[in-house]
Amino acid sequence: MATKKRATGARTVRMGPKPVSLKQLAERLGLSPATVSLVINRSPVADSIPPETKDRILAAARKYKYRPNFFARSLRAQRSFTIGVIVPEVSDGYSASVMSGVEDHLLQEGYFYFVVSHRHRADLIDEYPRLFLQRSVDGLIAVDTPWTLSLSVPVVTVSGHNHVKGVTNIVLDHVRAAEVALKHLAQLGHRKIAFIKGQEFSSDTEVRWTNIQRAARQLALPISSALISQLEGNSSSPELGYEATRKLLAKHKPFTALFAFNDISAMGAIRALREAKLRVPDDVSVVGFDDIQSAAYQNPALTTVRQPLREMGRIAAETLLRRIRRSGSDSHGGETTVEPKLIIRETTGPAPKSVRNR
Amino acid sequence: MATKKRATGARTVRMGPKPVSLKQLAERLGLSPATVSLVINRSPVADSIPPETKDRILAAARKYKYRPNFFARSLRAQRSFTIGVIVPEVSDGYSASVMSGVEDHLLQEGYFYFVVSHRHRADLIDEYPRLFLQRSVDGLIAVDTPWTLSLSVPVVTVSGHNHVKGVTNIVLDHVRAAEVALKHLAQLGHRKIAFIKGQEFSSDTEVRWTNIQRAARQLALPISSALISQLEGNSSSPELGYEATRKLLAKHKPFTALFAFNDISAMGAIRALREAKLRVPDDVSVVGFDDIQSAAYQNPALTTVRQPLREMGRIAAETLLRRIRRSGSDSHGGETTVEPKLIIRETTGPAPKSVRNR
DNA sequence: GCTCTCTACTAAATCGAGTTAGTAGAGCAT
DNA sequence: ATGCTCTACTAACTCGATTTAGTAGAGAGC
Repeated sequence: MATKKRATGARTVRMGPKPVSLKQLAERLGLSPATVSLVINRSPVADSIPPETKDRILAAARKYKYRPNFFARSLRAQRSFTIGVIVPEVSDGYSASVMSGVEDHLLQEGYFYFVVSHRHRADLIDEYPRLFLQRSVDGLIAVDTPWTLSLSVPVVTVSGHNHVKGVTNIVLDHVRAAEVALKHLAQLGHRKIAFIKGQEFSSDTEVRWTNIQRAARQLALPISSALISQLEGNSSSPELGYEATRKLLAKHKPFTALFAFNDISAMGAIRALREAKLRVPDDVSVVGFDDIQSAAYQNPALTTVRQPLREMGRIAAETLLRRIRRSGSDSHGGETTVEPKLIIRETTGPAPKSVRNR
Repeated sequence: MATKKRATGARTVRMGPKPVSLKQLAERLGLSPATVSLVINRSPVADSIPPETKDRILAAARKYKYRPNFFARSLRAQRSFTIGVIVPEVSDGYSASVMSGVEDHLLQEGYFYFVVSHRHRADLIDEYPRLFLQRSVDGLIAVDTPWTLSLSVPVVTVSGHNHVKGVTNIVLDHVRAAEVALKHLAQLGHRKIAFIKGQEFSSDTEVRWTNIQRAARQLALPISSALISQLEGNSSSPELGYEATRKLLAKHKPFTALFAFNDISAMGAIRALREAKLRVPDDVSVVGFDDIQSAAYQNPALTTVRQPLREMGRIAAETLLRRIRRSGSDSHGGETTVEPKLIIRETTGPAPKSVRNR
């Protein structure tokens, strides 16, 4: 079956290293660079140039594959058609999903983007925006990153919660998110619910927690301080959720449900529960957050609060470009909210009658 | 507990929109731009300039926070200190891990990078390299993307297997990868092994399969064509592995082990097996590939062949920068190989005595 | 014939930095 | 006084594209 062994040097297309400049093009045409530029850019000043000359120019441009030099153009126009994206870590699912949405819109509009990940190092969170500015980005998007800087270009955050001048935040409706998750657990009869909060530095941690408390109050669910744990450490591995859950279990205070900060930590949590001989969802129900791709393929499949991450990325990109375009009168702060959705799968079930929490 | 409510407008640092140009700096100093440029760039021509003048210039540069305009500099130097990275999809774990390694090295060396994802659309695979060239990238890295173009700048692929002039491939040692996985299964007594091949377009599919066949021959393991399935479709969701496994099961030809193309598809496969009332690993052992982060947190935890993806990204970046730096005498093709590692977890076990495959 | 108005262009400046070929002036020798 | 050599700079061009203020020449009007 291995007929077409190895495609050694398949369709090798040499892409010539000879870009034609505007001046050279003009020379070949016997015209000045000015004229050629005017025609190619469809400037209104070129109205008086007869169609046959225009055609001649356009034809030559095509023939010699003329491509304006990007730096020359950007230097002149003071626009780079490039934006900067700063994320905690490219390889975590959250950032990557948002980036995917950002990319969709950006490339379609002729923009490119730089990515950097700060890995929660404060010095990098400080330095990267400066580097972006040095690279003359037209704007920037900060994903899940604490943001306090007011820059000379528009900034849009995804899940940023500070109100800073010139910064637009794209956020989840956290009120609703907490509501749907807790209501679901309450309806299943859970009263002893444990929580894993996010790391201090995660920009959603505080709002999420505030709203969980609010929702719990409204649903008359008690929150026991002994049942609160927190993710610790810089990585985004399930390990953190595992550790947090072990700490929770070590307190020997029974609970029938666990609301994790995100899906990754929920995975770690489930492992810790299993090791403690607790069945999910028979003994403990688990709710995650985000709905990353593999959530549906956990065993059991994870019940979780879906954040439309890709859409949030797309909205961030749209918002940013809109602001870049009408820059001048800009200075927009403000916030756009998107809706979460509870995805019920297999990790939640009725609260057990007798709690067998060790 | 919610004392520090919301950090409204925390440390709002205005970053002024007033970059100083070389000319302005020179003016303030009462010198010509040429002199200032010479000194700042430590040109040998500036040797004759007395230390006190140099200090004066350097001090002023610091004082006014002089930052050379990136476009002007790139225009002149014909170097952008930017490279392009093309991946199938930013949000899949494979690409993201590689990018993470790429980023490590690149930023450290003062380079930035653009990312684009082609999502397996042939037109984009064709178009993006051109766009990168228009943006004057100094080189580019193609991740898991079929590559046939020989460009005017250095290209490095990760998991590319075509031999193209001017393109360096960073690849896994697939001989060894197939060997360790199959040897492991053979030692556990498995003889009826099913396989899920990758999609046609995935650049590893062919090599991986060729080497699996080779290793099977060496270990005297039979490969039944009825036990070969293939991923189909563009997404990188576990769904594809699920479908492939269902097709396998539909043939009613018993097997005791399954070697999936990657971890994502292994997750889908496990779900399909469970639905068919087959226990993993009691009835069927499953081996994945890649060792993405969540592999260790599956239930049961996934046995898999680890690819050092992040390291491959780092090597790709290092190789690319090395080639960019000594460009001229370049034209390097060639290949760098990295070693896989079998990570034995819970999805593999001894082959069952009696096969209860439906 | 003279002015005026178009048409169809172009010269030259600009964006900001880097570089090469010089030059003004000091100091020294002859 | 003339030439020569340094020192300490600078003028002016270049990288490519864009833009503004013009201009040469044709034709119209009086």
